[in-house]
Amino acid sequence: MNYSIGEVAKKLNFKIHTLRYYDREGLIPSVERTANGTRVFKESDIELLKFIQCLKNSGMAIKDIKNFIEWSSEGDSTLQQRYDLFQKQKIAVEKQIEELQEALNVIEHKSNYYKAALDAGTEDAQGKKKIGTSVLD
Amino acid sequence: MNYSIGEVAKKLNFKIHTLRYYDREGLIPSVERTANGTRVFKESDIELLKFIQCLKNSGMAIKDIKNFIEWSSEGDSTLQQRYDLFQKQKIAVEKQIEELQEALNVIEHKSNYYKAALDAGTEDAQGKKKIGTSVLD
DNA sequence: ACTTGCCCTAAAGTTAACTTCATGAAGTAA
DNA sequence: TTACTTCATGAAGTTAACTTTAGGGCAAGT
Repeated sequence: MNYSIGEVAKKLNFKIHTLRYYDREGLIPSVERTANGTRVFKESDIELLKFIQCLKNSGMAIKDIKNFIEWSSEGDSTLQQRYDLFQKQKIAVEKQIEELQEALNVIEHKSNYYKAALDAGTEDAQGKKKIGTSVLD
Repeated sequence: MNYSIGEVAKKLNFKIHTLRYYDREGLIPSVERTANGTRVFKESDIELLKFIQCLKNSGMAIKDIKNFIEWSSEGDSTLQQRYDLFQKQKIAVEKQIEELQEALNVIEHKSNYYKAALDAGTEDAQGKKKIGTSVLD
């Protein structure tokens, strides 16, 4: 089954512009063209785009994704690079998750604090000791 | 205890420029100045900066942090805004963590795949069915 | 006096990842 | 045929969050 750029955009919730941008940047070299230049996306291109979406969610930069795509087309000689890339990204993501967990604790605390303040009608009931320190309670 | 901008930068691992930028953007209005304009950071400013660092880690935008700081100085009339901000951020962070977890699974799979390929000396031993599909294995 | 090392500002520059703009061609529906 | 939709390109514009540049002040050490 083949798809037009518009169909892919709708299906994967990308903007058409973004898909063309990714194409320009070399992220989807497998996408083919009709005689008059219209892009034709195959099922495997959809899968690739889902994977790209996942890597983007992990915070991987476009240029790293591009490198990976290039390495993939170069065969076994780039296995080490590809391994290193994903090892590095794995560690980066683990660190990110840790930081987000910490931040989440603080944010939940603040959220609860303001919920209680709202119920009380004022912040002054929340164990606030001095005027002007509320930012950090 | 008071600190100069350089001391704060070293202590919290910010660049001096970034601290001045945050000041310009209204994130640390409580920082005072000496007669000739040099910034003087108090202990409470350090704590505020740590909190800002945490919010930044959570992906909160500078302008949202600035809003929060402003609201904090306006008293009980902005309790709802502050509550909404942290509720919204809480949900955003939870979503981020979820996406990162998903991405982490995929990335770990890739990392293991390439580890095995490296050990085998070639990608072709990894159950790869057809040439050219390696990107998605 | 002079050099070093801290501090200051305003403004311009950078980077990533889009996004918009100006323009035009091909295909379809009435 | 005219109108509409979808496709295309290259190039310029946008946004956030810094970062760098260019200028200069003050205080301590030699």
